[in-house]
Amino acid sequence: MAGRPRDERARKAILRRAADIASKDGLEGLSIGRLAADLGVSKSGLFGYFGSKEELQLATIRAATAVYLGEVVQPALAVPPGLGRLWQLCDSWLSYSERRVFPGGCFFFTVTAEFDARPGRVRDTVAAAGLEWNRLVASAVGDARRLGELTEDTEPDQLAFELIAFMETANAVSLLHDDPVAYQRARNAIQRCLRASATDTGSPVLRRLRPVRESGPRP
Amino acid sequence: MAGRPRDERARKAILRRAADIASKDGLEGLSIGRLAADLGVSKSGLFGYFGSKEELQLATIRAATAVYLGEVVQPALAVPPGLGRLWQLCDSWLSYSERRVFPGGCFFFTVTAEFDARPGRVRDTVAAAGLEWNRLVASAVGDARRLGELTEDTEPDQLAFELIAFMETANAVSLLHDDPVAYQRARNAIQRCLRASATDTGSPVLRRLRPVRESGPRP
DNA sequence: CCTTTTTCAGCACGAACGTTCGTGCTTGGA
DNA sequence: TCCAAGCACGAACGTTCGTGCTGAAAAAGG
Repeated sequence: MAGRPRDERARKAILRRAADIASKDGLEGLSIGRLAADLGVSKSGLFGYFGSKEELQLATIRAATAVYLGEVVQPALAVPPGLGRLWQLCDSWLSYSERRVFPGGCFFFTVTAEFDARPGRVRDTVAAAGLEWNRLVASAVGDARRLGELTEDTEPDQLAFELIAFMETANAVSLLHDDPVAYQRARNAIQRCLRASATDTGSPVLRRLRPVRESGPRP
Repeated sequence: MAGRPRDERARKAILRRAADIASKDGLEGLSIGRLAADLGVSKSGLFGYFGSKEELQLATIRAATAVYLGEVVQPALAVPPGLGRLWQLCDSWLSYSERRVFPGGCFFFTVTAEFDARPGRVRDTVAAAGLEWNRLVASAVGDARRLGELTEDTEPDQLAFELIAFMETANAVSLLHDDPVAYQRARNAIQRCLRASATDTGSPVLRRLRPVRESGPRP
């Protein structure tokens, strides 16, 4: 037997570009022809990597997940459990969105909104990823409570819901209105939210708050 | 001149159906051919109502705005200004999303996420609608503060950001996971948020809170 | 009644879509 | 050195997209 193995680096490059496009135009707006033209390869050649559009979409989600893990989750896991890690998780997420790691903002925000009412494997995959992210935040809350940094009556799922709400809305508002102030609003809200549940409001993590009083005009 | 004027009722029916479809599949997923087949009319006949796809999209946004005003804004304006109206605004929104007035959840959530990174008239229209909604919530906060029901240091734009974040995330989570508990989480969060800024925490509006302690399993 | 005006269905167009096919070219193993 | 496995390519498939054109039915004005 012989023949050359399919270039794994090219595949990664394709998927990275695919995730960039999908973060702006969605996974349906991502077309094989335009992606191929964008990368200077033939449509059928690119198609051969995946075998179907749905498989390309699923592979793109996996690639975006890897980026997400590196940009958001790893920096947080580098911090010891507790309020510090919880804050780092939120801050990494906001930074990941703000730095436009994907040009269309958070890849998963775009794709989730696109598929949340369309049954299929893509939706299932996106939903599973969202659930895992939710669990990660909730477990970070649970850790902080177990360590005595959050009050006993703090409900992890409820607090996770609220924190995630601030992050995703910052992403959405900043994209729609080109308004970077949205991220500061989210940081304010998160700090306030954590302080309200903290046992020690003088915790160093909760000191960085610098509430912005209508500093910037709308562009 | 003669001939019958273009049927305005038919036009409304077209746009109502268009908004339903767009709330699930987006304004790009809304195709003229499928919409026409769905309504039992010809593609070109339907096309004549609008003249271009972009015009259909814009008209659909206007039609959805009218629905939104009737379902969310009017019920709130029927309540006198203050904390009561502010709460009603949030509750009407959550009800509008929860009842699936549009089958894909909030029309504007879907369309905003779809177009927030695509320049054009559609994006501009959606952004303007979002800004107006934001202003409405912020001005309701401002009213409540002026009436002495919220503390002096309450920042309307900041509080509006947080309230909207809870609502939109409830919409997103409930759609993605078929999880009605998300709406209760949002109501909890909103109540807590308002109470934290209220001057009288015994206000009747803030009494309806029944925090749900992990009542329902994930479906 | 007839005429005028407008609506709407049918058809066709070019472009783009995802997908398939056949053909060289590259390459690893015999 | 030669073979054969298999990838990349261009071309074409059938379908659907948005958009024009045309002709017939229908309503309004005389």
